[in-house]
Amino acid sequence: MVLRASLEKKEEKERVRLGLLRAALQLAAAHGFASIGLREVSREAGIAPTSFYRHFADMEELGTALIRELLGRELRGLAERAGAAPREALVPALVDAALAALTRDAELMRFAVAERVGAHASLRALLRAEQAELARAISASSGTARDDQAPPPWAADAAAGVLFDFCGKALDEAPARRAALREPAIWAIQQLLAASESRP
Amino acid sequence: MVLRASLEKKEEKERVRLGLLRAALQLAAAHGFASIGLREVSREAGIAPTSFYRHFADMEELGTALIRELLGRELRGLAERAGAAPREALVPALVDAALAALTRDAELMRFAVAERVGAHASLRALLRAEQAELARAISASSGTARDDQAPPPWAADAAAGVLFDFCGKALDEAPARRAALREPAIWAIQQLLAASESRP
DNA sequence: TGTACATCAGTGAACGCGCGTTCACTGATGTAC
DNA sequence: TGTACATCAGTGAACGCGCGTTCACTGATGTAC
Repeated sequence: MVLRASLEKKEEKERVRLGLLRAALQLAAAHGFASIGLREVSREAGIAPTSFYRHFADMEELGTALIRELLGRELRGLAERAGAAPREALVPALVDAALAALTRDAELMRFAVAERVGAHASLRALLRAEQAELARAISASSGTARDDQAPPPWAADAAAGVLFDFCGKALDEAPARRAALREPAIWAIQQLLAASESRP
Repeated sequence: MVLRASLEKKEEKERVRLGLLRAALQLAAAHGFASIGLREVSREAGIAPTSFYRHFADMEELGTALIRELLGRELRGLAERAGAAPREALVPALVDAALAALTRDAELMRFAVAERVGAHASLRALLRAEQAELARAISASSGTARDDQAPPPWAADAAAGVLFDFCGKALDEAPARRAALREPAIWAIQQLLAASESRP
């Protein structure tokens, strides 16, 4: 009984905390993360501004939580779904997984794309690290048989950069028009991951 | 005499206007464009907050002026210097021109890189248009002899995206450490612009 | 089992501050006659 | 040439508002004995 109650209390706190994260994402999608404040976020989440401090010291700490918790999970899911595809369909699977993520959680993806080059240096660094991890996963799934044809180690990171760029563009198009961006993104990423036969 | 005086008056107004633009760039580099206000910019530029309205209706209008005037000139310069290089040295020339721009005017480049995916939809659209124009210039300078080997039309846009990505990363490195990013950027852009021999 | 104490998420009042915007004004410069 | 009027960049005072932060408090839950 004691344990049960303790769990419920922790769960309730977690619920409120998640509400703050989601409220921040929603507002950031509309006005940009740098311009929103803890009062605005607390209001949106339905708690008093002073309660914000029970969960985060400031907005920057909330931002790092967004990356480490919500976005990290999302990107790991991307890499997983792409890696599960047959090797020759890796890139289309990756791009389609990104498209699905854009549809499922546009606010989160907007945040990721924007803050990768946003105002807070600490968030930029964290997001670059997430990009590097995604690149590592792509690289591991796309190895070629012959080492002398393998692209250089930075190819996967460039490919991940193109993927983020694609997400940024797609977010500004109506869902129906995003299909037009799919083919160019697949082509560019494949071009970067392809064995470098043209440069012996 | 009359004409002379009139010119001086216009020049003085232009000088103050440019002061506002530079002040905004400086503050945006530090805290992000979305989070700075007209009072802050006016203070930095040395005028009363109310005088701001003599030049811009609001910060968004100032932002569009930054893109159309300062950034447009910078990107046209990039394309020009890259186009002046021998065709086989186009990409290194382009990347080196971007590196030079980062050094000469880091604040402007930071603004461009950030607002391409920033909070204001109107600024995003303008910057995408600038990117497209840069891509057009790159494409024109990198045409191949045989049409059947030419990369698809979107290749140059992907290349321009990689170039912006490179700028974003380089801005977070000390100038001495930027050289390490040069080679990967050149490789990736060349890979995208190369004739697609590997996919007949 | 009951009792006394500790923990801690959430609260409302209050603070000083910077914000965007308005207004009527100044004073230098340009224009008409 | 001088005179009367128009233009317009820059100004300081004032406004109402939302901000981040502090503080002492409440009340539910957990812990010790």
